[in-house]
Amino acid sequence: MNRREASKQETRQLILRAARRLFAQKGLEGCTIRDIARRAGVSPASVVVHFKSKTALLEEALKLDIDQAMTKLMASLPGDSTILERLMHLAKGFFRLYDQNRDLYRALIRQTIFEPDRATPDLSRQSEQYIQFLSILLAEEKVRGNIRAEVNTEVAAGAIFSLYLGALIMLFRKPEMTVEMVAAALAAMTDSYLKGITKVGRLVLHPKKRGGP
Amino acid sequence: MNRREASKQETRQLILRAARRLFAQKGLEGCTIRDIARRAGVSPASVVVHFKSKTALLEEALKLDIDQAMTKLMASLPGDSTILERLMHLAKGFFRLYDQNRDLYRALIRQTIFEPDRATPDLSRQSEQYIQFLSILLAEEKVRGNIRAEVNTEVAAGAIFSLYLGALIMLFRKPEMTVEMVAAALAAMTDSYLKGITKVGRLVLHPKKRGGP
DNA sequence: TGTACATCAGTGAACGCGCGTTCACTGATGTAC
DNA sequence: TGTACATCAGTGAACGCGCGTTCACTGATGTAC
Repeated sequence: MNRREASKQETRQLILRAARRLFAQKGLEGCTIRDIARRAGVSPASVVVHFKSKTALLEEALKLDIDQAMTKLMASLPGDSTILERLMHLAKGFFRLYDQNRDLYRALIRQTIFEPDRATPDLSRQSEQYIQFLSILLAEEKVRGNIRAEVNTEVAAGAIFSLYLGALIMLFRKPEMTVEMVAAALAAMTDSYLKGITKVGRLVLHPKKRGGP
Repeated sequence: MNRREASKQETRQLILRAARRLFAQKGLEGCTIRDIARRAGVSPASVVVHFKSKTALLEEALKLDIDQAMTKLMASLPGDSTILERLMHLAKGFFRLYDQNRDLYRALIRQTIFEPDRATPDLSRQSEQYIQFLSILLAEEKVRGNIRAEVNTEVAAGAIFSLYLGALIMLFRKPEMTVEMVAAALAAMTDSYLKGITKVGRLVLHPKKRGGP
């Protein structure tokens, strides 16, 4: 890396740090690009050069926290527990993260969730990564015999992620709801997903009293 | 209703009609409050008096279409079909509506979905109404014996609505996805929800060859 | 019924704000020779 | 190694835009008596 390139990155970091602090303190609407520039000690034009918009800056500023949280949650997944418990471990972790500053994360997700992938490559990547992780987790459970063989784990991962999104929307929509309440609602939905709700079209199991291998 | 009140409503309708036309033609970003006022033949200040913001105006303008679509879809629900088919009938109907002008409905939903209920009373009411309808539909299926007795139909309705939202986000996020493709993805998720994915914790059915009553 | 006053929908112009964009520029850094 | 030029990150000021808000006002409509 050049000296020129290095100082460019340094400026970028100055702006990012200022943005993280100001966003956290005053919220997205509460501070302007000019505020952030002043705090970072650079010119407003420079901020726009590094991050094409305020939204892009927000995305970049929060990306790190999300990545860290995801890594940590995946690593701390309880090994000896039910599928539901493991799914809730992940979901609750994210709820707690977002609960630290609901307004800020609400703004982030609102700005990005409906955009085409290319507009928000980082957030998209993170979602894809999470769904992919869910899919692998389900595939493992299938191997263990906890999930039926004919289940498409990618479809199931998408469904479970949708339920999570539904609960997340609830968290943002209803200020009076705590993380625990939303988690409980999600647990109920996820549990009913795992078990299914219909009577017909299911395998009938024949538990046999045989000695294990 | 007063003469004064009547003329007030008339002005309101003039603005609404102008807004519907301009929004449809040029999109949310493509026209300004001043454009709409000009088209309606009123002053810009008047628009703000009637609708507190551009977003509120958009919500009001699209509410009618959504209401009509919902009523129509509920009325045309196929009676002799599976749960999945009926759910897809509803979901597809909404997808088609939104597909008529994705940008506009994307803007609407983005602005409203994360807001507290009180900020978007109409959209909230419509969502609640839809979920309520799903819940009733499921309760009927339970009576018919297609859904297990211990299932909480409200939780299930919330879950099915979440799956629908997940598919809707897909529709808005990926411009290349057609209504049919999104519907297919949703059908796969909903089907797996109805059946469940795990092996354990399910009732074992004992079909008996007896004459019915 | 008529009169005098109050109410209030709507007007039109102006304001301040934050946004992204533009532009001529400075000066440090990189590079070709 | 040195020199001369090119590159480019960053500057600071200005611009145009749409937004919501404000304000003094007009004139039709409603109401108290």
